Amino acid sequence: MDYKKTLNLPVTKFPMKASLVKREPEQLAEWEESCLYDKIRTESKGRKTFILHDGPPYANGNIHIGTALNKILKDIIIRSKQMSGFNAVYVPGWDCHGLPIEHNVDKEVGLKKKEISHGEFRRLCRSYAEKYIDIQREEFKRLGVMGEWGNPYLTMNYEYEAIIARECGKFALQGGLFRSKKPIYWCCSCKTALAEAEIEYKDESSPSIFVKFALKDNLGLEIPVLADKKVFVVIWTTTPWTIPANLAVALHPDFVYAAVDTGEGEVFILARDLVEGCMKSFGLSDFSILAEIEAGTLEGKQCFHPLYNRESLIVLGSHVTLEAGTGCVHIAPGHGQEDYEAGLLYGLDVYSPVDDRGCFTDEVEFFNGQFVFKADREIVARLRESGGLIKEETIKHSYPHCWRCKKPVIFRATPQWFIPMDSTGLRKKALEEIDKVNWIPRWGRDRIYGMIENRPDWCVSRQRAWGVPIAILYCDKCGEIYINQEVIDHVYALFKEHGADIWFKKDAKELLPNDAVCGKCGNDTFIKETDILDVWFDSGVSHAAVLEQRPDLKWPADLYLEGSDQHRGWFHSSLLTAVGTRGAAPYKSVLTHGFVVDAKGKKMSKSIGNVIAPKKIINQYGAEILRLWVSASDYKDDIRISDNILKQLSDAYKKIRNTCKFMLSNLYDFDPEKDTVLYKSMPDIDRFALHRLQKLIERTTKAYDQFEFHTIYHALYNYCTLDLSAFYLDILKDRLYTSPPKSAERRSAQTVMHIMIDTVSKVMAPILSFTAEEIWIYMPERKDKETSIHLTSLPVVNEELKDEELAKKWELLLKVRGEVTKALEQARTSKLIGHSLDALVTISANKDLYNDLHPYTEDLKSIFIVSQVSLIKEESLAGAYESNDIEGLSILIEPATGEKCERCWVHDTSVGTSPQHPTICKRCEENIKGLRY
RNA sequence: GGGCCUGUAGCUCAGUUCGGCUAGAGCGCACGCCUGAUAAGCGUGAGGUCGAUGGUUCAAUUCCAUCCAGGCCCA
Repeated sequence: MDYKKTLNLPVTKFPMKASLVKREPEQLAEWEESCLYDKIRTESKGRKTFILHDGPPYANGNIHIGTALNKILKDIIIRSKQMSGFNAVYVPGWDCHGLPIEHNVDKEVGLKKKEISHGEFRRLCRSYAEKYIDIQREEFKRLGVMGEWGNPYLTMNYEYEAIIARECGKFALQGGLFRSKKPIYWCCSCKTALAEAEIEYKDESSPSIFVKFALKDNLGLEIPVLADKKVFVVIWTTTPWTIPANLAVALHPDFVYAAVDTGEGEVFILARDLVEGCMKSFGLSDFSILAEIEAGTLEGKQCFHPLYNRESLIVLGSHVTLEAGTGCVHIAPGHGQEDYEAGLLYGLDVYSPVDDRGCFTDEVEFFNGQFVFKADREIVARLRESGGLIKEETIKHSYPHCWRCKKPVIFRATPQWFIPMDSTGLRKKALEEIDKVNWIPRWGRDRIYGMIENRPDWCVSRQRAWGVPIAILYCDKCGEIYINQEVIDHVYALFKEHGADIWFKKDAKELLPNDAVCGKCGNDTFIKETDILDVWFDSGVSHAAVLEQRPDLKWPADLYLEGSDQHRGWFHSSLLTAVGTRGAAPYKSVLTHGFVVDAKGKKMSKSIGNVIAPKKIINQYGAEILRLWVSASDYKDDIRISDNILKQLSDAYKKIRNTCKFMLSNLYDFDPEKDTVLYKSMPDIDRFALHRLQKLIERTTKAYDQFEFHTIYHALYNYCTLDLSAFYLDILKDRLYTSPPKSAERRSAQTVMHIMIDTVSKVMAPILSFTAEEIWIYMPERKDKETSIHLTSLPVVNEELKDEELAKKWELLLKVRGEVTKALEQARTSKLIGHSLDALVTISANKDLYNDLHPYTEDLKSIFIVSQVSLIKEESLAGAYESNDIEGLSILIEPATGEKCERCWVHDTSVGTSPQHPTICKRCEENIKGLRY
């Protein structure tokens, strides 16, 4: 007869093949249809909130792998907090203003730009942003990220724009906003400011001149040998036109300088290491070094300007190099970034006597009205005439050009708006706040602290079209800002109703109360600022525009989570705007992750061609594998991704899936409400399995708490492979298949598996959200089973299922089992056995070990999955395997006695003894009694 | 060039808090078993001078210095 029909073999429709690429979109549609997100919200009303505040991605282009990493990490956290008893509302956002969009719209519009109004251009930018928000929204949803996709926050929403203006107004109101000159890239042909991103570098021929600045101060006191000598500091520049704006000469604080007698009655000061080369190129061969001078000695000394009757100060600056020139750098604070910074340190004027066409203003003697590049030649001539020029040549070098008209650009100082770091105490307070925040990983604190500590005043103005205007009016006579609460409220109301566009449509008068009078000079006409705000200000006030505005959110947020570049970006601007207006950081914790790099640890870039798009992974493996990748990686460091890594994760996924499938397939006839077996009635191994499960819960609970997801991945995966697949479930097969279906021992195993699958699926739910749900659907029905796993809670440790003493015993058994498998493998290699059930195992143990094993004598064969085990005390066994790891243990493997039972495959001497069932063993004969077959 | 960070088997991660037994796990790989989880399951085995060099020490993967490689942010 066919005894196979008397077995309880696994049955399930849960597919082995995940078909994630096909199934995930279907699952998403089902969640959408059943309004799962709303259900979660409703069910968790009144719970304590956990708010992860989303850092808004830029609404341009498709998402890349780093964005996917970021959003999936957030989703894992949101889901795990939600399942830990919190109400974790997630409102995603987008950063909508800014140059890249403006730039792209510019390109799309092309030559028509001149025909388009400012308002129309802004409208195009808005719709461009909308388009990419829709694209990215779908991409994020496809990753399985759950949130308020129907109601995200956008920095271009009218209300958001109104709040940006209001927050900026708050800074102004408390004296935290001022206007000052700063050099920026300027195109003289387009008469416009340019951003770094709008600059193209091209080779250009420029004059290269060496100029000597006569020292005004006598160095004779410090360096006697120079007393009564004609001493000059020698500089080198490739922009002669900036000489009229020269205010200083910079030396490097760490360089040694030399005073060189030229042999022609003069002394030149230049960097010691460059003396040889320079003097040679000046054609001065008869020189001698008179003295070596520390840069510090010269700091603060005055020189004469080579053209005008004024001084030029010697300053120190670490931007000075020995790569070219003389080691002494000409400083024009109005015409260079580093010059500007050096100037700030020494309190120099940001002198920039050049108009918007690039022509010298009237205050520039000799060259007024001349276009700067054309003036180069005349300036050189003038220098030669005055004796300041040492040498002139022409060099080719890379020079910045305008992306639009391709002409060379200049650095030119224009009025900009700044948020001061020190005059209002912003820096000090921000530094204090940094130490109240929990930075994960810890070094994030040092990173942002250093940045805040050293940063200059925040320049918040941009001369662009697509953004929120600095909604400030200032006196057209004295420049004083006209600001009060009434103005702020008025602008806020206007923006909220019409968007920021209204600012450009109304003139200054309409934006102010009728009786507005300058508080400083009494004048009643005002200028409307049309510069827009730095977009970092936009996103930086999201705490005000989102956390404070939405009733289901809160201020401060529990967590901000972004890549480590955001210490300079969003964490930074959020901190400054919050501290500046509310006196506190807008976040309690800040978590940062690294960047996605390729298999070799190199960054991804289009030019190297090592970019992996999330879309490709989703279409090949499914979003679930991407989510597993995020969880498996230690995000604190850079995260590698490669086909090999994805393949490995895909294999791991299959293993987890199959393990769950196996448990489900053995629960087909299990009704948890009727068939559950009490813990105390369970066999030891079942109770040990439950103990191990509690350990898994302990570990994963702690890991979720500490955002250590890769620990969860490893714990879960190792649990599935080691605890379950290779141990418990493997041993369980015999019991599950051969025992009577309703027998206590089989029900006990099913009870355990039911708890296991329930636990494991919940533990994986925040990470493998699709698969956990799929498992949930296939789990046995019961009265209060939730409709979705995402409505349930993470498992908590049940202390009653823990038994350390029992565990200790079983850990020893496990160790012995490991030795037995080694012995079995040897026997297999020598063709003594094939399957382990072919074996009879004799265990010889020393006294202690024997006493430990003895209580389990009857269980050993099932634990080892062999047919027979005999346990003996301290006898030497000829040809036995001697354990290396366990003292006093030797194991002898022999072929099992008796025939192989056709039904349970165990070898037993009882096979053949029954007349009715001659091919099966006694145990099986008992087990099929009463069964219908 | 500066600030912050990383470098343990082919891969993903443990371990080193205050330095100390043959540095662990899983996967992958190789070989074998099974065919009642089957495009599955089980077992065994081989893989690492813990980025390199120097120093401190009785002893360093662990501490210090330098260097190399890589990342983020500045310049």
